[in-house]
Amino acid sequence: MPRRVDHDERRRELTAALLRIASTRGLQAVSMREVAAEAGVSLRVVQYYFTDKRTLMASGIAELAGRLDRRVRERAAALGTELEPRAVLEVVLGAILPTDDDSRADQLAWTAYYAAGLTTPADAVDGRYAPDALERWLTGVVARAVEEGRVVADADPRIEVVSLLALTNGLVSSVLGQQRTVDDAQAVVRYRLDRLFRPAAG
Amino acid sequence: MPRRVDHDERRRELTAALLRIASTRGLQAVSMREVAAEAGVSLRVVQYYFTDKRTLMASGIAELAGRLDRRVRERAAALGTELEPRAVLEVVLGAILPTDDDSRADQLAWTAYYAAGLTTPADAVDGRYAPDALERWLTGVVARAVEEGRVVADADPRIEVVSLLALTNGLVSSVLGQQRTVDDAQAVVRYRLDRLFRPAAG
DNA sequence: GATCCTGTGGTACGACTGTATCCTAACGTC
DNA sequence: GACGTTAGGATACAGTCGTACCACAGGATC
Repeated sequence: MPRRVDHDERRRELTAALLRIASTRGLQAVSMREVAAEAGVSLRVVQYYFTDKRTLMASGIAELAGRLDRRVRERAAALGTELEPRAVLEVVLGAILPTDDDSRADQLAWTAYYAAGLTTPADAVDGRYAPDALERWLTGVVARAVEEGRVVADADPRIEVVSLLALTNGLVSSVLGQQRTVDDAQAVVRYRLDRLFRPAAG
Repeated sequence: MPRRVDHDERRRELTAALLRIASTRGLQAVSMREVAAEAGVSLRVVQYYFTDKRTLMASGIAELAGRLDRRVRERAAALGTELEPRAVLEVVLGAILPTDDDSRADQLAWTAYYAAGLTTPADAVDGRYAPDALERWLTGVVARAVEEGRVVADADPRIEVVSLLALTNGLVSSVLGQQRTVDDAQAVVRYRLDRLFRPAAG
């Protein structure tokens, strides 16, 4: 059996199996044996490529952070270099919402990790989905819109962005909990953007 | 030993112990033995008052739902019968934010239960913190404010309330994750209310 | 061709889990 | 005072967990 093996590739497969379990049966159902079974390999293989369970779990959150970040970045890049500030916000916030099965699964796993990290700061969220970087970028976008008079003049760019991100976060929760559809959530985001982006008033 | 015992009282103590564990070490750390140890009783006692683990866990989420609901209701009642719509919103939304250690602990436990329920709908959130009832009530408050001209005329009461609740929910997450202080979160809520409640424009 | 390293199967160990069972001390009821 | 019920102590059992260890087959290297 022992061909020469691409370790990174193998780890990716195992991590994907882990995330599949986490998003369907929860982080609690993730054991080394379950990951092995989901990936169709023996327990020993999981042990071999991730010595610890801690290492395995860490790989899961890292992959997840990468995926979510990639989703936002790709959509942002897809809309060209210079688009209206409003379109930027709509696309970026829309990229956070769980619009298809894949992003829904990732958001479920993400939520599980986040909740676990709240009470077990050990394996807490590291990459953290770079909310600060995102927040700063969008704040710049809104600030520019204010200068150009496309937004109510007395709007505070930072707080507007913070509240938009928190709103989106809250909507993600309710969509995952099936108290709301994605379409409803998107409508709420658009409503907020409509009220923010108009030269006249607040 | 066997005095006649108040079962409800005993169950409350055990449930409190469960929630203490859940809010500090996570739902994963909740076992029958741990609850017994936290409450200072033997395993048998936990078995006696909650036959199942399912029953025990269900008691936790029920107590939690009651506490959160009570918090909102108490604060709402404390501000008299007829206060400004804006004050109602500020108080109610403020009651959701984790402002002291107790409410923070409860929100942590709540988040843990919520996340668990997303992937294990079996013991899902039942009472659900009655978000629909809250949503309807606040929508009525905002609708009244619109009629009285205290709010921008073209505001949609329902979507305004939905977005305020989702925003608050998102802020709770970020406060629990210590990416933001409670004061910051309250400031964001006040900012949003400031912009909603002014006769002039949106 | 001998040797070393890499990848994997199999299995075992101790800790912990939920649950079940047996036993008994103190009470209410008669 | 006898007796059934209540409240709980103690222990056992089967299962699962992370981890450790042994064995070994197949390439790479010399």
